[in-house]
Amino acid sequence: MAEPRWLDERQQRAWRGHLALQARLHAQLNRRLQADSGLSLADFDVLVALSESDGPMRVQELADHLQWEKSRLSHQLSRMERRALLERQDCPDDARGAFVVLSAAGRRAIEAAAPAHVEAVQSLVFDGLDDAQVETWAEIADAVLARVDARG
Amino acid sequence: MAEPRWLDERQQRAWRGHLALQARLHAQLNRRLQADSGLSLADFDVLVALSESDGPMRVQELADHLQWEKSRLSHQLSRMERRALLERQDCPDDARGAFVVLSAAGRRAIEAAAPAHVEAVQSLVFDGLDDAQVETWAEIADAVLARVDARG
DNA sequence: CGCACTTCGGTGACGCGTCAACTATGCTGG
DNA sequence: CCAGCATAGTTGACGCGTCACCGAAGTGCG
Repeated sequence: MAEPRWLDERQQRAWRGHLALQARLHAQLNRRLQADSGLSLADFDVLVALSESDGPMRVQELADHLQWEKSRLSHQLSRMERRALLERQDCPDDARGAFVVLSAAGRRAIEAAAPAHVEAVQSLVFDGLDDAQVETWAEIADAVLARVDARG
Repeated sequence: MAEPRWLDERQQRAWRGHLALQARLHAQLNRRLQADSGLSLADFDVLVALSESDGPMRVQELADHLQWEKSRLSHQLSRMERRALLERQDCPDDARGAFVVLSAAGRRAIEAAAPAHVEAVQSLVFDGLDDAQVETWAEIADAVLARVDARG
């Protein structure tokens, strides 16, 4: 490759915008969630997945659902177990495996946190966009994700 | 707030798409950049800012330009200084202050890394999008950023 | 001058995320 | 049976990012 394909002006606006959006929105939502309910966004994702499945989940199953690497999930589960948001249980069928279950505190935490978090997403993100933009945004995400996953 | 404003289906597609995109694209670009040139995306951002300014920059100036918190930047600079990508220098005018300068190795690193990184962004992101989508993406980012910054 | 206040930048602790390596268990073919 | 390999999950090290806090130096007002 002699000369790289530099980004044109429009692409730069989109790309820098995406980077800034990603960084600041994540930080802001995390800060709010933390302040409102003592949960991080990572905690939230795990708790949502567990509460949707209702009942014990295998670690691998959870990792597949969240599309997380297993070591990432393992670290996260350890931190959450330490705070009693969930429990790990032995798996009778496969002695290598482990089940993860929501604790009562974990269920309370996610139910308490969800409404304010959803409201934060609405007010920070969607209240500023019209339907067509939201639709296009979803298409953009699908298109880029297809390329990222194809070259993953 | 009695009943939270849950996300409708379109919003969920966009939001989950954004979250997935953000996570996987960041991971993938970081992995490639690391493999190709031994730099992280954070290193890259700092090096780009420094090489654009050409000449020493005050830490606060760099933080403002990158829109990073000063402690984040300070940690990053320490890691990069350890690897000799840059140097910190005393500031004669203000004894509290510090200048940051690119080292020769830092300049070589950014010049070597940039073409492949730009090509990765093009091929993973923009090759899958048409002009209208890119334009809308930039508008979305601006609109959401305005709200995030207003409530930051 | 002297005392409060701010600003500059750094530090330590801790959570998040990846990588490489490891343990323990299950599985499969000879 | 058992040797070899695959799978489930964990661990430790390290970089990234935030928070709370600190010390040093500038600033402004009595």
